[in-house]
Amino acid sequence: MVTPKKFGSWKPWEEAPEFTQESFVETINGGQAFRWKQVAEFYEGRWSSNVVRLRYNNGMIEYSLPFGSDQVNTLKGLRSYFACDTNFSDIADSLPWRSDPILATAIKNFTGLRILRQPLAETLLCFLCSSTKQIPQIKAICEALALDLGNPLEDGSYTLPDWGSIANAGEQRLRSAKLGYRAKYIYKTALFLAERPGWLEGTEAAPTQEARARLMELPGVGRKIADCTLLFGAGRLEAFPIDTWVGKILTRAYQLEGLKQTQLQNFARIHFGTAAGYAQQYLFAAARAGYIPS
DNA sequence: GCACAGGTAGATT
DNA sequence: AATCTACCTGTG
Repeated sequence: MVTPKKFGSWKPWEEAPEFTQESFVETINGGQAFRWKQVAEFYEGRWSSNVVRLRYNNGMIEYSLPFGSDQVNTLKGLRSYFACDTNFSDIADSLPWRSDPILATAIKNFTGLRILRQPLAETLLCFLCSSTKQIPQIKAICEALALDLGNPLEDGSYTLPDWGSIANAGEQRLRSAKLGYRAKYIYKTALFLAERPGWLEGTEAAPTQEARARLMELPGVGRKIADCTLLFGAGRLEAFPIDTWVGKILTRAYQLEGLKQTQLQNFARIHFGTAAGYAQQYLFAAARAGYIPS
């Protein structure tokens, strides 16, 4: 029995942003998104109703789509997902790397790193799954949610569930997806959203501070998850999530021992500026790879 | 067996 | 207002 071939031939993604091998892998597989998996030499990813295989080949990105998918629409989705209308090279140059050797090291090692522009509703769901979990576990939870409650895709895999499906499923059903205590937060958030049609869309359209305050009304969403949702799911590059990694980088590498979360937030805003969240992603990547101390 | 992990909310100083 | 602690579960 041979597995049926479900994906078409590889084609160059002509409009792809410039990546290095490292920045390409880090962008899709470095903790911004949780639905990419490496298969042989390529990466297979899902968002909304898109399924895409991407591979890095001598400075070019090539793609392969499942049979039956709409190529024009998927390419449009890729442009949005990778925020191709944003010039990250210019933004990186605007960061204070000239006076900040730690940031300079991080940028140098991940040149071309991008902040993804994922669907807000999915980003919120994934980061509600993320608390005190490592990236492989978060991926496993998201996959379990998709298998149990998502909708089928062209290749036989599944989308993440929408919030309505989660509200209908109930908390116990979520618990079976290895969610643990996060199940209650996710279920209560689903109920909150079910009672408020358009609430997420309104949040996405609001100025960042207001959007953050609204997200933090949701059960289980504190400052960190709100900022991840804004940064990776709404293109708000000023959002600066402080997780355990970034907290350690700031306190140790930047010698800010003793500062509270809000003080670290102020430091980040003042030192890194309007694209602080982009700086955060460079620091996060470089710390995990061991290029800078944490 | 036990500490620890991309946090948050509620209780207790 | 600052500092514990419980909350689930997989991994080392």
